[in-house]
Amino acid sequence: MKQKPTLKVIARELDVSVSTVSKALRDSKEIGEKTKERVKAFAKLYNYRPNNIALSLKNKKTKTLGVIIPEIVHHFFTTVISGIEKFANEQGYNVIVGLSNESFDKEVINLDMLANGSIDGFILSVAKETLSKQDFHHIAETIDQGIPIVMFDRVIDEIPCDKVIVDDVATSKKAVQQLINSGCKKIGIISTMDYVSVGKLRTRGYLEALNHNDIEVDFNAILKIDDKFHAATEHEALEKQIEIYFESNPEVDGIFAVNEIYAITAMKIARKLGKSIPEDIQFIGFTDGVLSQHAYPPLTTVSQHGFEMGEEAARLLIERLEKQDEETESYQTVVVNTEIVERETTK
Amino acid sequence: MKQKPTLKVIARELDVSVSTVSKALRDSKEIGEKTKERVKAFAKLYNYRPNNIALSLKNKKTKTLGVIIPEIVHHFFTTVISGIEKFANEQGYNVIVGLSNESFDKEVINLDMLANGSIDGFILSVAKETLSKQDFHHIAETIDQGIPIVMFDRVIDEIPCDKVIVDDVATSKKAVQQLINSGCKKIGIISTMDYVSVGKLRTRGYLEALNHNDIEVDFNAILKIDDKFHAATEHEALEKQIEIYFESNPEVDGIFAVNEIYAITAMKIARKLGKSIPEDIQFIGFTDGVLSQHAYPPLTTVSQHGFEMGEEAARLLIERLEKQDEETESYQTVVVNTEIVERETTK
DNA sequence: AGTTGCCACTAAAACGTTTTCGTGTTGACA
DNA sequence: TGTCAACACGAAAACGTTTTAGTGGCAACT
Repeated sequence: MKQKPTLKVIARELDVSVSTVSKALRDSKEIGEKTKERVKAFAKLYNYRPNNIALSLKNKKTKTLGVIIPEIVHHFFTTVISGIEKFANEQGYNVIVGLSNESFDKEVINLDMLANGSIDGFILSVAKETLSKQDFHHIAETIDQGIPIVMFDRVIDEIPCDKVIVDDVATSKKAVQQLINSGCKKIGIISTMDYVSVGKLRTRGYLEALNHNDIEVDFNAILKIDDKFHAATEHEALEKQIEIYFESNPEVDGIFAVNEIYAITAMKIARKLGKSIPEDIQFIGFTDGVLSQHAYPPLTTVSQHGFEMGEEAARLLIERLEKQDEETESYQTVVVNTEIVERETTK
Repeated sequence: MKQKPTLKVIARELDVSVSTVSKALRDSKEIGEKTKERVKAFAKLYNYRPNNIALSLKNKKTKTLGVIIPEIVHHFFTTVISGIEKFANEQGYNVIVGLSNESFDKEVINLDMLANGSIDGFILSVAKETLSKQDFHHIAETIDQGIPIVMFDRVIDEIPCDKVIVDDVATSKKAVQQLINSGCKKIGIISTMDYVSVGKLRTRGYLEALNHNDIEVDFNAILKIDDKFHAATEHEALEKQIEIYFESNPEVDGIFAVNEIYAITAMKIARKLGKSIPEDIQFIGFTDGVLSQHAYPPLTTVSQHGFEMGEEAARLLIERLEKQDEETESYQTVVVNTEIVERETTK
């Protein structure tokens, strides 16, 4: 087992001082040519790499980003992570991920564990429980300690920081409009509870589209799923809620769902109820992912461009980190554009 | 902006020495009761937390695990990460993820970036390109430097280290047997190229099942997809290959696919060709994920229990880390059991 | 009174870097 | 010959901890 050499052992071996070695490796002009050669040759031979931890301690920056998301088994979030990773790596940063599992406590713990010097800044999508409790002290405190945070997707208006979002209301409006244009007479929405910011905004877009077309709003056609912070484990409950919904709304011929799972589950129930897609009922989902692509029939969705969102978030964070001392420019919120990818659940 | 206090500022403020503060906080019996009280109160008031980086430097361990996977937008891998995260967090470890994107170079870079003190050990699933090049020097060198590695799923036999796998051949054999039991007369397999260890092993299981039932092997019914290291971007190519396959194998009435995507894509093509599932043709996939659950019809698959694999991998790694000095017990490879979850693509 | 032992605390080293400030040797120049 | 700059290098501090090895004072014991 070859131990990693340190400056100290190189210095001892070459009979020079530690500082000489350090300077030689950084090609300082203080050091003579032959010594530089000697040191570099030795370093290469023994595959010397500076110890990152020591550097972090010295520089007071770790060159790593903390990403905290509600869950990782979720196509949208992984796409975002990919974008973050790519950008971060290009800039020489690492990414450390924390999972909140939609839980307030785990979010607090994660923030806390990493805020002790392990990372330079956070990229965060807020847990549902946090959203519903409206308790944001941990986030505010982190920022107050000088650790920058960038929020994406699920965002908190009251907290001043950089944000990366999608224009949820405009996009939803556009999606519903498309349903209308395709001939739907009675359009329903399957959304989340209002404390989830995006659910609320997408519902607003839905309402705006109806109003804009002078269609009367039927509040029975608005289904707000209460999934107790964790969709994965409660799938039967979800199906049940949707089934009841369809039974009490037999005349809907268009569904706008705020995420893939809701859309696909609704399609399944609709099929079970004997409706054919898209002839009897059309569907548009939000958040384009593998599920939509491979659904039967392939689902028309609005793509949020998660990869791009990740890149943007990483860019915002790293830019802020690198010019920390310069003028503290005010916070930005970048809106990444969306796109409806038409597949076979719309006419 | 409140800066995090250090031992030094607490010491100065309270007019004691740094060591006293450190000991007081760790409740050392060397320190008098009233001093302890004073220090603790002050620390709590200013929300003191020891700086992780300094600790890492001192202890020569970072309490973080490096996880390197081929891609993150993939249900199986994210499930594994969840398992790793859970176990690691319970033991006070953090997880830093690196993406190889199935590329050899990125795998090397990732290993390199993190091996410089940033992490205590690796959990790794090998990139396809690495597998096909058969160049494992980076992995061997990392281990040689004293950094333990645990491999999972895609594993390299030649490298001695802890491993977490699934009994690919036995499981595949079982899956194919099930197809046989359900009345399939001509069973095909859609696999990967042989350099992907799991593809090879699963194909072997398929062959064993046929032999065991005295069914003659038709090598034309074995399709090996060559997806040039990146399935996501080449979906049409995949469809094309499968379509050609079906046309030259019209009589197959059962398909065993080594992953979800292959299975679902094959189902789509089969449907397009007018076959009905499972009446005309049955399907079993490998790697149970959201896609299988929500496919139409819901796909029968073998579940690899990714979460459990992640937990096991983390356990192996952390155990090795914590008893580093004790007897260097030999490497383990744990085989997590699999399970066929029957849905609607089999009779 | 002198020794011993304990108590409560401090000094300093160590982890691996980078960087500031010296410092001794050389050569050139007046 | 004496002065100065340039050169090539070293010592030490600093980042924030923990830990080992003291240290001074006091009480108890002989």
